[in-house]
Amino acid sequence: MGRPLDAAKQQGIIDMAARHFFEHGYAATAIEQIAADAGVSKVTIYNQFGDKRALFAAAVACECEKLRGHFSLDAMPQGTIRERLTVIGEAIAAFLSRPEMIQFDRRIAAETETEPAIGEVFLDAGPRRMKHGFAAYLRYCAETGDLVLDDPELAAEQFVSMCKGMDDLERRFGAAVTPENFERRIAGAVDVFLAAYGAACHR
Amino acid sequence: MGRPLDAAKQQGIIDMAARHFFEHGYAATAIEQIAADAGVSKVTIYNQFGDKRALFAAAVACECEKLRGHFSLDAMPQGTIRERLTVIGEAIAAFLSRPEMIQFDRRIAAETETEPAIGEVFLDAGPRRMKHGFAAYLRYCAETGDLVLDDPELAAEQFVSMCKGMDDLERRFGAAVTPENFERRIAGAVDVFLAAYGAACHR
DNA sequence: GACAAAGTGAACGGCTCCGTTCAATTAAAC
DNA sequence: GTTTAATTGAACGGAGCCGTTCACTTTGTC
Repeated sequence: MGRPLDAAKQQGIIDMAARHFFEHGYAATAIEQIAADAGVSKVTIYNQFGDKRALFAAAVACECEKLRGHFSLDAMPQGTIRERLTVIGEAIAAFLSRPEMIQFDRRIAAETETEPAIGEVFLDAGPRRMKHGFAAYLRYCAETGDLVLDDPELAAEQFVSMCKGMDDLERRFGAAVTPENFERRIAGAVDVFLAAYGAACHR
Repeated sequence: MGRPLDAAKQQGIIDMAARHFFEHGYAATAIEQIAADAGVSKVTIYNQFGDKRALFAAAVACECEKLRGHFSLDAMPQGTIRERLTVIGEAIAAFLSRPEMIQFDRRIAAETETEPAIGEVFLDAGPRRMKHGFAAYLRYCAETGDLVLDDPELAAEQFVSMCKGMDDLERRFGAAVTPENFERRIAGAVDVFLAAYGAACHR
């Protein structure tokens, strides 16, 4: 009985919290500001979440949940193994180098120090999940004879790492994006990967 | 004339500042605490650096200067190309996964957002420098006939990226170190790299 | 319509910290 | 020994923000 919690309001708070936290950092974010931008009283936030850290944790958890949706390898690209790897590599690199992702990455990393559980949640929702999914695909490619490899997890890491390259780093440290290197990097990663694991090289 | 600045004191302040900033983060570090731990008055710090941000910048610059010392490829390892790459790969991976390096990385990344110049300074002192140095070595290996490659910079990125793998990520997000995977990852990186660029594969 | 719980606005205590001021002290240069 | 400048300790103003309290209003259930 009584008045029920407003779920939409709750989600609005979390969204706005995520926005502020990931844009300005944990310490630099004032709860009053979140409240104002979410069109909500500060007291409501404290009633629902109790704590600044708890609100942050909720924002992280929510964002990680969104992450889970991405990178389902359901709709697999068609074509030669080279074409397929190229498409996948491009998708991965593009996904990881989105500005929001870079920012999210920075925040989580910084806050992991004081709250290790946060880093763990992110690892499971993001990188590990992606790695296992891609490794499974590589295993499938090995079964169909397109690839020859005995450690799909390792191979997955290698491919993803090469696709990221150092552009990843550059962006995390504020360097401007360099789209001209993008295709070259992916093509290079596919070349090297196929030289090592391509069925043609093992005939 | 008059009393000169105490250089030793100045360095002590910077060292202590670096320690605090990189351990607890910029916002969570109080200048008074730095002053106390450096055995110095807070006023002295303000006289010498003027500002909290300036002190942080000085600490970053100093740390980057230290970074410059590392990774001179003067004392090159001997042996087959496979052996040499293995040694280099291990050194790079070990260097990058030191806890201090991880922390430093996190801080710089987080602070780059509000001060892009800081990220730039780090990129030049660290990653780019290392990449160019290693690329030069790869070019040399190509000249001696140990490798066959036409883009040493790209190859350097690929090799380093594979050596880092995702352990890099894991550590940034607080996961425990996994030394058992270390050698496997390096060996895998060398295998793939040589499959693509080794002279033996291009005969 | 009565009730119960959620939401609001304003104000407050407390805390931390930045950056400044000032008078007093120290230490090097001349 | 005098001068010049760095250094110090203490204290202060001011700001920002967390988390709480309280009286009041809204909004839903019974």
